[in-house]
Amino acid sequence: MGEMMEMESDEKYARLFGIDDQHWNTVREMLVVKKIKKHEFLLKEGTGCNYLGFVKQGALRTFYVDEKGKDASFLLQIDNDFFGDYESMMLEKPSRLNIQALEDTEVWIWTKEEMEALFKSDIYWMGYGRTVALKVFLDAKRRLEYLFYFTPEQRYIDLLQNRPDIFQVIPQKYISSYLGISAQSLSRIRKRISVN
Amino acid sequence: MGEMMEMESDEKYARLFGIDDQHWNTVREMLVVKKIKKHEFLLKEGTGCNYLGFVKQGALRTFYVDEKGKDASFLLQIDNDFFGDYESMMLEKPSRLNIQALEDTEVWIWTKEEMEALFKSDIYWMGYGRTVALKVFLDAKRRLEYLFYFTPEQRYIDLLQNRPDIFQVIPQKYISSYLGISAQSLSRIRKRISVN
DNA sequence: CGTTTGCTTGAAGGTCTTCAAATGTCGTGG
DNA sequence: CCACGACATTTGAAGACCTTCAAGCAAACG
Repeated sequence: MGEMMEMESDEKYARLFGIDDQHWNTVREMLVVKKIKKHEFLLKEGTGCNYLGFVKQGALRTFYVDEKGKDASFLLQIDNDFFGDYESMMLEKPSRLNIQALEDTEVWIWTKEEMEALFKSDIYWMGYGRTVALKVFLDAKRRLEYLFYFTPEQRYIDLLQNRPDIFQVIPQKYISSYLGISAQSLSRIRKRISVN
Repeated sequence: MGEMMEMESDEKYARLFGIDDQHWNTVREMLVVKKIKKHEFLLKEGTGCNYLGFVKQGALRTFYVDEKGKDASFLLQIDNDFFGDYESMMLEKPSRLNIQALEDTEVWIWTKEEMEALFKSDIYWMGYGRTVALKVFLDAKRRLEYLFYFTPEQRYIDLLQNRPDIFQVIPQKYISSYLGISAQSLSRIRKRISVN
């Protein structure tokens, strides 16, 4: 029974990573488990991000800080979401992002070094390297269309429908920032909607 | 002299494509020149985009049309810009984008078929396949940050400074749409700024 | 030379912002 | 266990900027 569950679990993660079952173990063994406490940082701006991360269980916030010290949530990640700064990793340059735990969180870290070595090793992994790049692009494009076409209110409704789990875990002020509006505006949108 | 100019030209394009000089010719020979007249479409929504495009000379507009028939410019491309729908090409699914010429334009078309065959042929090209995916991602991320952090007015000023060439060629109503605002608002922003 | 197309401007209305204050919620030390 | 302080959310008020609809003007094109 325990083994059965473990199997299912592995299949689930293989699928999330976009890797077939035969190849999953190779990656699984490279992943380093890291447990971080609420408020701790996984990445601070100015440092390089030399890994791809995955949230096993918990909640993270990826944010920028502007000149005036105000921060804006760029992404919110909870269970089964990927995180990191792909640009920093690929171009080997310092990141402008900060990544912080919103609660005690367990993550998997896949270092660039191990990843790159693997991607050179054979044809399957070479193809997988492109798949990762494509996946990262598609995420960015989806977020882009989201900001370009939807009003803040539409974005809120959309998030509510597609990621209700986020509201269970992440404080409203970070969600407002993710939606691109002030905390007060989100409060008013909620009021507006609850009335109708 | 003519040969000299041709050489410089090739180096320029190799650099724009991110290909080294030895490998450039291979790609150059795959590129199909296509001349399209003002108002003609290079892509219509619902069809698949099975190529990566490059604007040799001219101006294009990449846009969505919403349910109400209103269109929003997603991207504007002039000389030396890439175009196409990378998502449609990679996932082999119909595009939701339209691409139209804003003036008589000459483009290079690199079909997916030839590209993929090349990317499988040897290790250099395999690596280049990832570079293309990375480049496409970085463009999307830049646009994303642009929309997320800047106000419409800041976006206008930024575009004015970084791509003044676009204003020479592309009508204001399309630029406003690219900035994510109405044509009237752009007109007012221009007025506001010219006063100060 | 008239018609279309693009740009500007006005008016009215909506949603956002910021600053400020009131209320709610949570965690910790007494 | 409660009270306090810290932090989060809500609400108010004023102002900025955006939107749409509409009208007027200018430039481009057949």
